[in-house]
Amino acid sequence: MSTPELPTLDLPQDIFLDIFDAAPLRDLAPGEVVISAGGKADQVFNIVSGVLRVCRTGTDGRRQVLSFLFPGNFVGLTATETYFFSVEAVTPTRIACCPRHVLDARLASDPLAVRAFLNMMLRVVEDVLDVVYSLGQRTARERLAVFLLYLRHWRRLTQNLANDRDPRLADIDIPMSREDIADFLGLKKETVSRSFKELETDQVILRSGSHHVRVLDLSALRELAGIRDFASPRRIARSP
Amino acid sequence: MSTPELPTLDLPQDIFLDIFDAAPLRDLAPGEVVISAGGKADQVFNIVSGVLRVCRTGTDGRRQVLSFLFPGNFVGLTATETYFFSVEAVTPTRIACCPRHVLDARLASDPLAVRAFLNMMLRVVEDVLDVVYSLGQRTARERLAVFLLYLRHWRRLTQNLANDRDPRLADIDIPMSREDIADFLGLKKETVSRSFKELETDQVILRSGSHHVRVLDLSALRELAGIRDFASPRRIARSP
DNA sequence: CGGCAATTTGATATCCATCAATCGGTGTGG
DNA sequence: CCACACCGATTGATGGATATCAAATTGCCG
Repeated sequence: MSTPELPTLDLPQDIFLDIFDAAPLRDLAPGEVVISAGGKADQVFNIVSGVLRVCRTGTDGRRQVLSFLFPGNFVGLTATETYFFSVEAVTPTRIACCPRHVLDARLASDPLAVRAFLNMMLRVVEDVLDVVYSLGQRTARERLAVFLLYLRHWRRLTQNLANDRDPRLADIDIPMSREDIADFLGLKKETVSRSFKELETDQVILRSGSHHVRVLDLSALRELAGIRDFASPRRIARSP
Repeated sequence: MSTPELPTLDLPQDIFLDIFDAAPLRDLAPGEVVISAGGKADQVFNIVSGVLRVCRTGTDGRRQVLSFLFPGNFVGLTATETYFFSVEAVTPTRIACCPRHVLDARLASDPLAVRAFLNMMLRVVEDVLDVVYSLGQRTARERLAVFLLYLRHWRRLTQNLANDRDPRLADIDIPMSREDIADFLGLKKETVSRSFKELETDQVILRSGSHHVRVLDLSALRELAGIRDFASPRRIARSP
């Protein structure tokens, strides 16, 4: 289930995900809602293929994309009985669905599974704290640079490319719209467009269609982002 | 230990915190470092009194305060063997110190403790996602409004004031500097100052010294923040 | 090929950052 | 006890990055 054999990237496999082994699948069209804010939290999911977005929307219409979710990701974390966020499909997506009590039972009976679950949660916290740093401190171009490395990281994971220098990693697919990216990065879509253009002008990337870029200068991208590698625990480059 | 009897605010007590019952105490002076980014994660802490800040700092000097920590809060969450953030005292602070393996042992032997720990983690995730929404979508004044409600919330918890209308809650102490607030809200200290002034001009608050405000119009503050209550799971007001 | 939505581009406005004093409290030494 | 110095906070003047408003363009899908 989920991602097969990640050589040195993700050491303790998320064993609790085996609850999805025999789970029914569901196919989602782009824009389709999986979880609705305020809804009852009685199911959890695992992404088989495709991309989801997690959103929080204020009544004045402002929307923050809290996270994008990729194949292998667990969906449905919540402490309470109701969700406080929405989850929607970005691309056509296939998910495995599992009643929440099955997860609860699994966690209640298997200490190792709990351990793995806890570990996953800690990784989630660290990822979100990265986002906090981006939104609080980085400029528009820096945020976009981080975002591109983030997509590259997920492409590497989902396609199981062991080598960071694999030439296929120069090409990055961008499944989501400019607006989705903007709402994730705390910007407006026009600003995202302009930032893309700036990166292209600076010969850091090459655009070919609005959903694909080629990275021309990876080290420049990393320099801009201030990040070495998304897989490493210390993500801020050039540490004191 | 930690916070005594919170009537209806915090239902499942964090029972795993009993590992701190007999733990040695340590007193910190303002600015003193508890955890240093990159250091070995071999201890965990619980705050007895005082306030801490959790920071991530880039080498170019940009600093993001990821969170402030208050009495009863657990300190030291990390999936990896080294910390990727720093923790420093804001005010004189007393903490209980516990070797990490004690926590590990407790979690390994007590499913209920694990449950409580997991629950705490989920609350942390929700809190951080609130911060993400603030940084990504809210204006300076809105962020400050949210921040003041956040301080009010913690004052209510730590002083164990059951009633949200308790008159004592009109007075809010602000233990941290303008720069700390700025780095938490993704602003500059001058902007924080100006935002305070604007709230005062609009008769929402009354300043008396730079570390104390009186809330004159709580509903206006909530309106600005778009938040009803920090204790509730659904925090965005006037939901769809 | 045509039409519509997404994206890009352009012109302008706004909010926040930056730079620069000034103010105000606190502690110290004369 | 008061003068001074220091540091954080406030206030002021200006600049810059991003938002907003408004086309023009691209590209996707029928």
